[in-house]
Amino acid sequence: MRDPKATLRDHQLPVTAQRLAVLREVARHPHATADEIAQGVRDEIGAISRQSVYNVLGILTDKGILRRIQPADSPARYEDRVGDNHHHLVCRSCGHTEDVCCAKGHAPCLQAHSRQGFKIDEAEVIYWGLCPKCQKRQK
Amino acid sequence: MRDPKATLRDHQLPVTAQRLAVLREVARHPHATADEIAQGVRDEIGAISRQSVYNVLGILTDKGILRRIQPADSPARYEDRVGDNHHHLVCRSCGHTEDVCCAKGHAPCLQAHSRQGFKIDEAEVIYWGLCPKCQKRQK
DNA sequence: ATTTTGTTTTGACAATGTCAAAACCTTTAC
DNA sequence: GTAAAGGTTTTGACATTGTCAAAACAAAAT
Repeated sequence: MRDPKATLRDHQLPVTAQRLAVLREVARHPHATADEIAQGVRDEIGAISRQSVYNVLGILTDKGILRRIQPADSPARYEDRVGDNHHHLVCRSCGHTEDVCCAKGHAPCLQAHSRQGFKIDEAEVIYWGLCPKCQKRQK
Repeated sequence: MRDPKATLRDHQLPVTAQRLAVLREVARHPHATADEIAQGVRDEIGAISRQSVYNVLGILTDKGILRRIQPADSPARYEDRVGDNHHHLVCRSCGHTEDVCCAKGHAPCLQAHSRQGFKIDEAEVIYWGLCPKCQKRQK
């Protein structure tokens, strides 16, 4: 990710220690949850309120600086890889999440721009399975 | 859906008024939430506890009699169309949910049976957009 | 420096779901 | 049919994730 300070200024957002720390934390740990981000930020700058984490993540998501993903049975997760439409691979056992590119470069799932009268703006794909670690642990 | 009583017996589940009513309610209202199902069941048989609705939906989902879907920003929804791997179309504004068949009969998104070391068992696809009603209301 | 505006914090609250124990109902075996 | 055994339902407390509103505070603009 670019310089966090510049990113905020580009979007007319006042620069605060909390926002910078959240941005850095998400860059360091893509797919982290709000709670994990809060912990990381506290390790870095000492303290942040729970509400501020939600405030910051909310506004950054609204501005398109972050992307929020909400897999089933998991709190929301955040990443700073925005703009492309990559998808996700989620471990059913531990929740570990990885990015996956749309197969073949173009998204076959996105072909449906309009169906059943809906005006579709996004095709969200989540691949569910077991991550390598959890496969080993199960044996 | 088949005869609910037979469905339960087939799965070695004791037949109770609550289970029958929940099954009928899900059949009548696919994609209903636990709360909506509770309301429907109460209209039908008078009363059911919140916990029982969760119990019944949980066990029926475990047995594969129902399928649970959990779109972002929505409580879990349930449907009795199981076994095929159809996907869903969800309205961002009102949450209205419809089934969509995998385009072209075969699921292009499902090709990834293994990626990045994950053992994948499901590709979940949600198309996000605006339903016809909400499109009209926005104009 | 001061004002204005927007941010952060605090504490209460809402929604969805889970846990555990007691009461109850189905099923099974006589 | 009846009774024992086992599973189900209910009740009430609780956990998690997230939101709301107001007061305290900090960043930006003048």
